Amino acid sequence: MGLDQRKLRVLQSVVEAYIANAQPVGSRTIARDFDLNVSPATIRNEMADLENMGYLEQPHTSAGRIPSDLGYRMYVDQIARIAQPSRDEIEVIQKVIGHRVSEMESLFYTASRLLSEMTDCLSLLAGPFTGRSVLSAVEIVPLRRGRAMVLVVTEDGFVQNQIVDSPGIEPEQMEHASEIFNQYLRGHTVHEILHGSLLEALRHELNLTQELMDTAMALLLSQKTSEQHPDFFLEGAANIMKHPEFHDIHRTQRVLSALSRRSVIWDLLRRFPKEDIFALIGAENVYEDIQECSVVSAVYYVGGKAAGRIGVIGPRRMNYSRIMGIVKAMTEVVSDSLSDGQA
Amino acid sequence: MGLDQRKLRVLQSVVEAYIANAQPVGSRTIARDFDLNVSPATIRNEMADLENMGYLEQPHTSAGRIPSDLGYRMYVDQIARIAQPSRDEIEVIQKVIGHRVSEMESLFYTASRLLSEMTDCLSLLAGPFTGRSVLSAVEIVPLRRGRAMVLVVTEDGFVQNQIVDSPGIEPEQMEHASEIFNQYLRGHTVHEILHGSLLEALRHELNLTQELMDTAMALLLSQKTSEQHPDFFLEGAANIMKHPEFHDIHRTQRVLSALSRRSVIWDLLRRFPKEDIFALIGAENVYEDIQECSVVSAVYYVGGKAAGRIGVIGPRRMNYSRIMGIVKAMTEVVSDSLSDGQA
DNA sequence: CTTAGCACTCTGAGATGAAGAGTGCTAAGT
DNA sequence: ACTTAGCACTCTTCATCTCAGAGTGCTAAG
Repeated sequence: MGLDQRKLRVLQSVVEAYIANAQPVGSRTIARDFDLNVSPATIRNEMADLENMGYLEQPHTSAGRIPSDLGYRMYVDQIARIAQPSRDEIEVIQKVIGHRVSEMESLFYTASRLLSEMTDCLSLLAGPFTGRSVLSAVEIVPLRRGRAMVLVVTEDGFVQNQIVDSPGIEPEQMEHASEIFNQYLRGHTVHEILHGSLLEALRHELNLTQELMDTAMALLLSQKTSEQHPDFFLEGAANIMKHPEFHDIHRTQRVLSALSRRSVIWDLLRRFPKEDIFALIGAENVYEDIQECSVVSAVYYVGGKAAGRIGVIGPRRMNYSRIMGIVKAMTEVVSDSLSDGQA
Repeated sequence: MGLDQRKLRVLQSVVEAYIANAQPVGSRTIARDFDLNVSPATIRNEMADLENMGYLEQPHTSAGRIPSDLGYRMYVDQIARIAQPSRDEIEVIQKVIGHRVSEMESLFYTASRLLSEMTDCLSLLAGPFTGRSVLSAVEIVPLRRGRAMVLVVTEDGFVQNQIVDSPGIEPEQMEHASEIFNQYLRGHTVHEILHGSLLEALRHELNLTQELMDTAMALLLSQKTSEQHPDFFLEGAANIMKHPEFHDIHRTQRVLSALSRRSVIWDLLRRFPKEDIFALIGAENVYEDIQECSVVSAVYYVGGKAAGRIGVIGPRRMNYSRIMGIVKAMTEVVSDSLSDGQA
């Protein structure tokens, strides 16, 4: 059985009142504040129905109703629209993010902090997957004590570095190796390099300077792991505490504790839906420790290709409409910043 | 007036009992649990004296005493010793940190997380000041759309990168510029480069390819700013909440909120004493929002030179003896890891 | 100088009770 | 057949009160 128009209106009212006030909402409130033009009694009946159908819940007998996960889901899917952020908000985002292309790290960090600040949620920004990026340069730089640093730069401007032990290799050999690496790999995507035959060809060539094989392997391994486990930024622990649902220190601790483990984040990212933007509500999320939270996340692009996700983690009772709008806007500005000269 | 032996013993008892139980400690407790061989009444007199002298405080009339900032200070300076961590703890640190030299970021992150985990405090790890590091390589790598990336690598294995706009400059010119940069700068410390005449000489040479001046400036600026504002890692928001003093969400929020601002951290780092290891207790710290906290921090070394600090931020009521020992051990292992091939 | 004894103070945990919010049900109205 | 007023009922929340317990400071005796 579907929901008729009025039930949808009632559900909407409950969700929005609850989002606004963080308190169970009763029939009187709805009759007063939302013009459904029916009496509290009628709304009570509707609410009883909605509860039976699983869209609402009652904390205890004599309290109002709060939305269930299903209720929020219905609200997000069928009722609310993604709100366009205000002019001011857009302007702030552009002002803060737009001028920062010079340092990647800094751009991501800033975006992450700003997003948290605007939404009062934790913000989670997954760094770019370098898999489909085109290699721009490979450098092997001699360091002290028989070590070398392997640097990989992609055309998008991302750098990976790794230190390797390379006892007994002369700087000249490294320079030579750098040339070979560049010759073979420049212009190809990381993905091609890892899964194509380039590796074989390179292996062949490098037999000339056998000792450098380790270095090559280290480089490739480095790329591989970073492809699977992107860097990320998680910001805003202080902001999330503004919400009453996080006034309980143990809950907050549980959530933050879970999210402080990299493996959890990676797993989370891996399980995310592939849509351009989505909201995961409460227990839809598989991770037990953060099932009191919702996650909103959208894709950002580098040079036209999907590169990573920007999102927030906050209370289930979040303003989905507004927050999805902000997250979307944020990905757009970041994408612009990373894809082309802005201003 | 100094403190006689017995007063010191009483103060020590109060501090240690309070550290252990997080509750104001009364005269009975001390008489029972610490063998001073005097009656509670005597201890009461001593405690009254200590309170008058400012070493103890009373939350309210009929509660026990808690140490004041001054009391902790006296305890740390005159009474407690820095405890050597247990074999197990040392082993854990070495196992977790020791094997990680291949990626700097990862090393620091891991050290920071481990430290927080072991101490149940926030851990603050300030990245290395590159000022006294010797430059190992400068690379200018062409990217897409008239941009280039300037990479600076130091002999210690630290990388700085910055993207610069460089419209109309050909890759060959960049390669040429790379050579010039390397020729002039390699082998010198960042400090020398910024404050010596190398810059002038370089400026001269670069007049040949005038357009690259911007790139040079961008590079130097980048170094300069990163010299003043090192990267840092702040981990363990969830861990700090284990302490009862952080069960008050608003206090916790205030602390985390202050520490989430980079400028605060930078200012904090700038104001730190220069000692090899120190404890800043409560209001000794100038930052109002974290005056309920203490900071313990020690220097780590890269290639024998002081490079940065590793420390923790936790409740004033922390086990200074143990935590200072752990922090010290951590800096030693990290220093080893960064200075030489370990194992 | 130390200590036993004692009156005093303050907190914290229950217990109690009244107010308020909200519901479900019934019966009457449209 | 749907809507609504009325009402009894439930449950939480808050303030008030009391009482036990912990700890102190003071006094006087050892």
